[in-house]
Amino acid sequence: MTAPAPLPTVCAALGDPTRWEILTRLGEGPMSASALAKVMPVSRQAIGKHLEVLREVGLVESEQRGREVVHVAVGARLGALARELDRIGRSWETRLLRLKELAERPADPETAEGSADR
Amino acid sequence: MTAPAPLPTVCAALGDPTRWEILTRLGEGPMSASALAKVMPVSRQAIGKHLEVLREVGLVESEQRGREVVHVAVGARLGALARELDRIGRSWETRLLRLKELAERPADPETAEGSADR
DNA sequence: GCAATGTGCAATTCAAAGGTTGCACATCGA
DNA sequence: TCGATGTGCAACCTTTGAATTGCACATTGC
Repeated sequence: MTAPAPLPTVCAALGDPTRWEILTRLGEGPMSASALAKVMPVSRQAIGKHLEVLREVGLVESEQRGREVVHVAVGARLGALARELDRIGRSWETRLLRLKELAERPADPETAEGSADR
Repeated sequence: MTAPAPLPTVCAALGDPTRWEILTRLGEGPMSASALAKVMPVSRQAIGKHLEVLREVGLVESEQRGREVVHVAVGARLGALARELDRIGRSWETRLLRLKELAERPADPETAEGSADR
């Protein structure tokens, strides 16, 4: 790993339908760029660029095998992303809940933030 | 919900840094587009467009409040996305593992792909 | 040795996305 | 009532990104 790859960047990598198709195929087993190009409606070069994007965010790992280079989808990377998103989502809900409680009992001084006058 | 909003689309919505900043702010509490524009380095109109994108994939919900419209980040939507990604990531790893096992014992006919007996 | 196959790199095309400005219109508040 | 504030819509500009074509170079296998 070179850099942790910021959240928006990883999501951007997952934001393209063609890349999802590539990932889906690689999820079933290792493949070369040429092999992917044969079963997909885009050129081998285009696929190569997508693979680079995916590799930069850690969603794909590549390995030279003789004449060709085989790529594979990294499930662990996707799992890590999922955990991050889940954590953030929970924090949003928690704060929202707190705000609602605050709004429903505006007359109770004990539940005020810091409970100090202000 | 109007449509389930396909995975790549939701990820694409999360693929922009500006939208992440919007989401982060909205995660702390409801805000109007104008309020967001005052604390961010982009115009109110630009923020409006981002909010529409986020609303279309269910990451933001909006509510008319008198003269203004307040928006809020939907944690549940992010959680749902996280679960989808996690499930997919696991399936990748599972298949990879199966392939590796297959590769490590190529001489055993009992574990061959077609072998039906458990 | 030589054709076939697999890659990498560069130049180019084209559409979409992010951002801005300008304007009209509704609403809140003093 | 009138000014300040908040929205929505539309036109426009600029950059980014997805995809293509073309070419040179390495490797495999007959």
